[in-house]
Amino acid sequence: MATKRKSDDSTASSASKKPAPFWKNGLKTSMEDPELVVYKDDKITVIKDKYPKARNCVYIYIQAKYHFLVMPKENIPNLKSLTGSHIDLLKYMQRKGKEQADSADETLQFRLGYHAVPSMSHLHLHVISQDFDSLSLKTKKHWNSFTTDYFVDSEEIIDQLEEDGKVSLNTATFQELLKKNLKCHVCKKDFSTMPALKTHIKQHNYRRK
DNA sequence: GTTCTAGAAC
DNA sequence: GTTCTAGAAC
Repeated sequence: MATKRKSDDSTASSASKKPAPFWKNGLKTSMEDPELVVYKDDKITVIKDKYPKARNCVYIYIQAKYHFLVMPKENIPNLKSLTGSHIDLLKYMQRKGKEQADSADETLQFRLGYHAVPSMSHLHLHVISQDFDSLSLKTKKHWNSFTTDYFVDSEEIIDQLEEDGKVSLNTATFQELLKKNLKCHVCKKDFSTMPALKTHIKQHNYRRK
């Protein structure tokens, strides 16, 4: 007997429809949150990542760690939606992202790039300091999404658009990258657990050369 | 994206 | 016994 869960009320229009996960649109909400917004103009909004994978706070004796997201005002769901017409916008996002990094700490190493297969809807450029010293960075997926080729540099996306007029990424290939063994992004040493890796990476220096 | 937690790994 | 990972979430 097909025992389907009884729907509570008449509000559900169709039982076969997917519920469309509410959290996917979290970035649109964050763009309106004054606690998170650090910059805004007619083209873009820059916010602090709500769960920064590098620290956003300044600690005494410890260099500051940062994780920002640059998002276009225009509704662009993901990298696949991009065309040649977006090149100027992406260059602008990258320039403003760099400005944000410099104003946060111009002595600290940053990378600017996109997740090949992001969880959240709405195009967002990660601007993240390379210390990765954060309580919110907990899982292998977190780690590999920022330290393997899953993290695609902003320049590379812009190059692809200029050459092909589109961004082509093989989703299945990138999903595999998230399962790779843990490896220090600086000295390439292997680690068997996240806590061991997180202790290790504190020993490296993340100042710009 | 996060939270929660069963059970694997140690 | 504790630490840690990985999969479900209606």
